[in-house]
Amino acid sequence: MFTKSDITRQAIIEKSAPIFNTKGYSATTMNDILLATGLTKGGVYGNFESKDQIAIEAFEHSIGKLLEALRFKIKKENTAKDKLFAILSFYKNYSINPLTEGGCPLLNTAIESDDNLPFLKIKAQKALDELLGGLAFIIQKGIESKEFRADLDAEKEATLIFSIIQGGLMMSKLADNPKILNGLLENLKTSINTQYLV
Amino acid sequence: MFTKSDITRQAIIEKSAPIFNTKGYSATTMNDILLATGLTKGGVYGNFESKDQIAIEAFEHSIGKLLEALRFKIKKENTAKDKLFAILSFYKNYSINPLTEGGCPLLNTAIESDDNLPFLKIKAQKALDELLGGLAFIIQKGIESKEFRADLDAEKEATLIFSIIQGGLMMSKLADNPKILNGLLENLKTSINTQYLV
DNA sequence: CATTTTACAAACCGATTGGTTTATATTTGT
DNA sequence: ACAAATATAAACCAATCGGTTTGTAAAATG
Repeated sequence: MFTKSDITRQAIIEKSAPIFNTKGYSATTMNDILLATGLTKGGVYGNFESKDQIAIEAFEHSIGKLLEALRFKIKKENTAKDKLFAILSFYKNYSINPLTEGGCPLLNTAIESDDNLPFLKIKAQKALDELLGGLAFIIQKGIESKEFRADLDAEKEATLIFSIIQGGLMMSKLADNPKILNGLLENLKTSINTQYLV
Repeated sequence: MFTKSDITRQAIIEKSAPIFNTKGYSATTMNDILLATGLTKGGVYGNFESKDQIAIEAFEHSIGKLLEALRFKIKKENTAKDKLFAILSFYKNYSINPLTEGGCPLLNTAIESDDNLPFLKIKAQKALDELLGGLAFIIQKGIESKEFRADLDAEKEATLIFSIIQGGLMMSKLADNPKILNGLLENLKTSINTQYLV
């Protein structure tokens, strides 16, 4: 069963996650979280020891949602190519229609944490490892099943695909133009069709 | 001639630029700037009306340095291919050896400003336009001079190259591994050699 | 060399920061 | 239904936030 505190904790995480993802860690104040949850400080600090801890769990919540949604789409496909295409379609229009308000939590947290927030950086590092690893796994399986060319370097290709998605996301969001990212995703589809398939 | 205030202004910009680029706008406090410049509040607010204004000019300073360094490297080369290679070599090891402490000011500012800091976002948008435009210009010239294939889409290729660089930068910095970015830059060289040249 | 302008240090401001304490409800297990 | 444990509201805290004011020292100008 869920205790009352379990429910309150979860509500705090779910309400604060989009705030952290939109405003960033530094610009998000405890008052923002109080307003969003309708709680007072006692209610929040009774369930979390610090703002840092809320930020950590909010990030893990946002990344967890993203990974779950990706896995759901991937699982429905059977070929390596279709799985990759499912990932690309997941990111279509992501700059204007992200899973969590504020854009990609990995990108946002990576940039904000890399020099100053080690407790968040290690969480973002783990998320990057999982995403790149998952991508490389699909490509490797495609190679092993003879669907993809044998001379492909799965890890290199995973890194390339993900850099294009993340760089494209940044540019589309900055320029307020989803076509930048969408165009890159179309490029990637073409590349997979022409360079990955045997 | 430079008045004393010109010199003080410039010193404030140059000392605060790496702080903003490392900690971000929100996490950088006026006290950080006072410590870095050795001034007191009177000295800073006598030359700038607000923290926002310092942040704007610090960003423009960092981006200006980046654009100038890029143009210097590009100008020395004669062919479109060599100019592109010069850009790629500029970014080699950028994750551990950036021009301004804290990494790429465009990437950092884009991510922090896109949802909340419109006065910085418009500056970052302009910087992105200039960088993408410069890249597309080189490619277009390469097409017109018959150095590059006629069916290349200069703007699309510029977007692709820049997304890989920026996405790679984010990943290299996050993973504390310059090889991620450097490997992507090598990929790009190969792609240019095999797919751009006639 | 005197005067006007510029530059900056120091003290100060109200508001807000993340976090604590206390006291009272509300659940929970018996 | 009662006692123990849990949960949260409200008041409070020192420290820090960005920004202002005031007074004086240093430059620039005649």
